[in-house]
Amino acid sequence: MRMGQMFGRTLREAPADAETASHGLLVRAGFIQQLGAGVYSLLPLGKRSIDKIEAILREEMVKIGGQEVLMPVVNPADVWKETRRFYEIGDEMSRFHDRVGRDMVLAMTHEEVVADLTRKVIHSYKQLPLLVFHIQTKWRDDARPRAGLIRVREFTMKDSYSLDSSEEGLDTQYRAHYQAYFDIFNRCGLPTVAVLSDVGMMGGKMAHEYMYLTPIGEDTIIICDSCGYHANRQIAQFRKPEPEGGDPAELRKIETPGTTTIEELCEFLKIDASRTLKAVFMTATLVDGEEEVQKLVVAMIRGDMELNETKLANLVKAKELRPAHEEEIKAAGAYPGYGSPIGVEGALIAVDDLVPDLRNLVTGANEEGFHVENANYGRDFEADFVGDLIAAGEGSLCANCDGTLRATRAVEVGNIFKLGTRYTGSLGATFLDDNGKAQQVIMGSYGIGVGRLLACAVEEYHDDKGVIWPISIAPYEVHLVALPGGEEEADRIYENLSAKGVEVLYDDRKEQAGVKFNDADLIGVPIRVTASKRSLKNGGLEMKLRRGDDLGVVPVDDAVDKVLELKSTLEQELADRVKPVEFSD
RNA sequence: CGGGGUGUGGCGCAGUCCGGUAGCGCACCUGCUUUGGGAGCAGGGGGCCGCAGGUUCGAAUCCUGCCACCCCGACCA
Repeated sequence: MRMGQMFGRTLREAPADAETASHGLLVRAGFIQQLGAGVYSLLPLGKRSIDKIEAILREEMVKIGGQEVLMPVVNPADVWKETRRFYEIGDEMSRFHDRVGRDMVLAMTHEEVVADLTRKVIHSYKQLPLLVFHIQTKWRDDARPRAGLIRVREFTMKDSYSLDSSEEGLDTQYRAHYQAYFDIFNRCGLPTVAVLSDVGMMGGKMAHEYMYLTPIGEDTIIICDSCGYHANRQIAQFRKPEPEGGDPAELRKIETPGTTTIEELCEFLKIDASRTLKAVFMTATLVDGEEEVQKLVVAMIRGDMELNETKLANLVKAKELRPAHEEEIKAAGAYPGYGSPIGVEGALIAVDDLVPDLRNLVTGANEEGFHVENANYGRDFEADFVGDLIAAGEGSLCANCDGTLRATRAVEVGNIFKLGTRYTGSLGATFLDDNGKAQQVIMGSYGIGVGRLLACAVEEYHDDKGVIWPISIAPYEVHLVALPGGEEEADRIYENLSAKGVEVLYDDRKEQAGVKFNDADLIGVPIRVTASKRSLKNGGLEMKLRRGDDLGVVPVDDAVDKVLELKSTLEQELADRVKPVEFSD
């Protein structure tokens, strides 16, 4: 590609709203342009890199038996109603009516369509197992898109769906994905860790998320450096401190004006937060048969700990959880800022499993300006649910060893999920087993966000001048710079390299050397070749890797071979990163 | 949805408080010079100042409403 003809341009300055490296650089280098909030166009450079990633995704999916399909983005709502997600999902799913008024949705994912295809196509155990995948646009009307391609509303996703007749089959396909995902990310040069993640309410059995560790990430993952344990914070296990015990003392009401937070309370009473009991008021949506009911949940945790909403939702079997409104709290007889289960009626009480072993805690009196001291579980309050409610955090004790846990930020670039029969059951996707008996097809679903992967790669590979692409996903392999006196030779090497199948971005513009070099650094193509009067005088063409290695001058006659050699070296480096990974759950 | 911020040429910004009909840098076009890390000189093109109302002789500037985009939050009780 001759740069003089290329659609797109580089910018000296990033748009003012680009706050992350990947966002700013992808815009500056001419890979993407924003159309609206969380909606981007890909320019030719961006499209080429995305195509490279998609090619890798296809190869790795086919390698584990995947067959590519393409499912529609616009779906009649019927299938979504059959699985009830039409009603369960909120504003994140966009809906509209077609001309005759039918409910339609923009697909956020494709479990429904896959299950529909399955019920139409699969009838016998002899047809299973199968793996289908597609690379398709998704629309999710995210409340808050941010950071360029890291979090967008319209995006391309590779999603694959395994179809099996047995749990063992699902397990096999799940593990195949577990490895394939590492292979995919490694081929793209992106370091990731797989962490166990929440399976949610939908009957899933196991899920892993593939995390790229970066401070700009929105997820928090918990890592133990001594035993290697890692998990999404939402489900991370940890060991709670040993309670001190002691004998229960008499419950007493104490005046504590202006202490609506644990911090203020501890300051006022000169005690440690671990001596307090914190009430967190949430409103849960519970499913009772066909009915949905809203109920106040009072979660009780030790004052120095943090509630993990996912654990609470799972414990009380809530479909949704949100912070309770003040009126809801008061209606149950509690008082915000001075809350506890004492005297509360009509609410579910959920108590962290550490609390029953704690003695003589300070907690709310449910009256403005008053707390109580010496509160004890069993005597002063009881619970509908007792279970782990605490979020692991920096400094928590590892559940598996003597280590201390570390919290770190990450971006989820992929996930794998054992769905089971959640969707095939709702849609009646069954097959006849070898006894002629109808069984529900067992599904798994597996996703990778293509644009997010690209953005994460830029986060990982850049410097203050621009991107430094891994060759596997670089828009071009060679950036050829022609400077005065080198034009003819540059034309020749451009033809020769192209003839060998090398992808060359040829800067044939009438620009100053500095402009060309800076653009080359910004765009980040891995191999740079320069032809100029000076290089020719020195015996040939200059070669340099974007990441820094200066390879000096290569004789003109050797240039093509040298480029091919460099290319294969760079490719091999990435290929060497692909190796078997032990399955970890 | 809550809070904050920003909308002025392709990009980055000034001008807004204190109303007088739009400016700077980069980019773009033409010419000459220059030619290895974002050149110099000269000339030039491009903006109904987010949109709609209102106030005023006169609005980028004041008032009202709306829209868009960005950031934070939507667990910290």
